[in-house]
Amino acid sequence: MSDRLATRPPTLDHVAQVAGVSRATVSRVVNGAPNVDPGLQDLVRRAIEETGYVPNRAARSLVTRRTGSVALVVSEPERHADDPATVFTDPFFGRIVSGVLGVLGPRDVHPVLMLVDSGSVRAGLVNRLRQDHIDGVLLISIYPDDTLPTLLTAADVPTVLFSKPARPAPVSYVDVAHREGTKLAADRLVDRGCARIATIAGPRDVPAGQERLVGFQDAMARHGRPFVASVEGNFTQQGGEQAMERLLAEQPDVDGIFVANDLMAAGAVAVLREHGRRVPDDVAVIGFDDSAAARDCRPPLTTVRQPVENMAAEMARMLLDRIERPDQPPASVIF
Amino acid sequence: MSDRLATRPPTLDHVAQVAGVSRATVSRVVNGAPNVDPGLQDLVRRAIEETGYVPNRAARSLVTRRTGSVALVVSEPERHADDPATVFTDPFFGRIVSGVLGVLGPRDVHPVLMLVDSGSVRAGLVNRLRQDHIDGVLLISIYPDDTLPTLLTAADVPTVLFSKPARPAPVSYVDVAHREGTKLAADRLVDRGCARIATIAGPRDVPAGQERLVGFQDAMARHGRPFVASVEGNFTQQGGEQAMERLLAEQPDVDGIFVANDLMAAGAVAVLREHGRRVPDDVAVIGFDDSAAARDCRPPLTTVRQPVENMAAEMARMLLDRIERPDQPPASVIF
DNA sequence: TCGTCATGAGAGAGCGCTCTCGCACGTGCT
DNA sequence: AGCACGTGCGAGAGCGCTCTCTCATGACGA
Repeated sequence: MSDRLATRPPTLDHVAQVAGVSRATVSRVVNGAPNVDPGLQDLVRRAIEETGYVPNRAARSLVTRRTGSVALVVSEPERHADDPATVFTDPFFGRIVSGVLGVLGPRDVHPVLMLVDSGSVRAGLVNRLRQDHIDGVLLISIYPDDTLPTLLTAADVPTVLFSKPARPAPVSYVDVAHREGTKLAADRLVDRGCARIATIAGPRDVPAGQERLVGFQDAMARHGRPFVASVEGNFTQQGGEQAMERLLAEQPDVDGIFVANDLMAAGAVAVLREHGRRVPDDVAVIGFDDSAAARDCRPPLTTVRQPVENMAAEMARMLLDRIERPDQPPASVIF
Repeated sequence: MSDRLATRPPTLDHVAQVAGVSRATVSRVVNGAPNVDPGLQDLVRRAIEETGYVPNRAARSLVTRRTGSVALVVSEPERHADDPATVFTDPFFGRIVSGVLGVLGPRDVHPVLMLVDSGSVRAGLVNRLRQDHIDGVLLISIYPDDTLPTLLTAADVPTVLFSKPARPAPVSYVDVAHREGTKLAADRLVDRGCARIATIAGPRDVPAGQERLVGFQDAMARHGRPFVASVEGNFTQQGGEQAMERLLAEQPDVDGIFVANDLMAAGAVAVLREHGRRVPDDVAVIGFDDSAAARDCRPPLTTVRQPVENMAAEMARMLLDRIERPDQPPASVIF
């Protein structure tokens, strides 16, 4: 093996010459086409091994118009340039990555990481994806009113969302069974003997917020408590603090709270403490997400666990499937 | 704009025809080559706008042998198939991603995410990178005895490591100034008035472990305490627990401990509590990393902060630079 | 025996781009 | 006037692959 500088890697041609067949035949073997003489197959395979041949992806996707790779797009609301993206710090993100890679890695497809955090990037994304011949998109959108799902489906890019899109769109997604989770929370609060239960909900225009609110209310109703005080937060810690202040003003004797996500729950707990309430002794607080925020608290917050890794894995599987068969109608899997 | 199914995106040819010039000229304009008549440049640019042309990356990299994209490789020790990758859950990872994307995103290069968690993947990686025409690698290796740095440099793949490689290799890396950090920790413990100070070190074969131990010892020596008891851990929480047990057996009256990373510190704190020691009242514990583990504790662990985002950003910049000028000798930046 | 058809393999045309080469033109020198 | 030279552009050859089209071969029924 002379390894002079810039030795070109072996090509289909080399393999063909070594095997004494045509390029087409080698290609057939590589791609597992039927109707190839087993003897020749063997010959070719040996030649491939001998030359150390690896197909050139650029050349392949030039003609097939597919790269065999997908994008993991994280869509954030507009940010100022100075503060860094906060999404990635959330273990949530890591768990998604973990789940996705668990499925993709063994299949030898590696996701391209993209952060969409400004309007211009958002607008250019579709073009970029076409240009890069990205086969599909795993979209993690924490942008309530995101246009990306619509854009992507309009551009006919196979897409799977993490969590249901705010505006209904003909797109696949995975999500948790919010109602199941909220039911668990309601049961827990009631079991604990809480008498005056309230909830800090998420934004009503975000499906997750809406569904967790309604789900919780329903579950409480089934416990014979049709009316549950609720205040609306914006899924941020600060929002949780403000919501908690309002809630305390409205209902000072509250002793059990379901908060629609952990970040708000952390804020709520802080405010409760400021007001001299002990958590969980005086007021029981249950969050939702099982994110880092829950563990930051002392003592750790009770929270509804989401099987994020499994969801992410399923998301990846769904995308692969959609790429395989683009004509299938969008599907959704609920955990 | 007729948008019949599978309308081909515009090519260089189209643009050339619209502009009434040759493909070569359009290519020159796109790539900003000198020696192009300003008038023609204008014409071409207008044609590009009109057609909505976007260069096809596959075609381009087929001839240039570069993709303009880099890989973010996470190298883990061998794992069993059943337990998922734990790296991604660590906020450390998220912070790195955040820093990297901060630099790469604006330059329109998006990293490809790869997890290397088995020998076979490790062995195949170099080939994969060549096949994919990946221009460079950002390597996050938490595998003490990793062969990847050597492999990559041997294959002449531009690489930048996060943290110094265990085996010396001619490769660029970013790292923290362990000695500065450990000095901070030593100062703090002494300032607190701790009299019997010890340290739980990392593995000696990992540079970070070794340097933090030596650095801490040096700093203590400068405080007039040349001998500091130390036990060795393996950078895991469990390892921290075991190390703490040993330390308590050796030196029951310890009242100040520097632990080489936060995970071990968390374990140490737990063991201290089991033994009835109050932290930080009876025993002061200082960790290293500023990872989630530090915040999990109650009260939060004192920890030496690492500017991970900045390090990651610098790492990305270094890689871009190395890709630009491959002949430069490897450099390292210490924070 | 001849024609028909399935089967396996090769020839060759691109995919969209870059880049070298050479041509035409204008400028400055002898 | 003649020659050298630089400058701007187009022609055309690939990059490594896939895929269609064609051809050779052998099996089979009429």
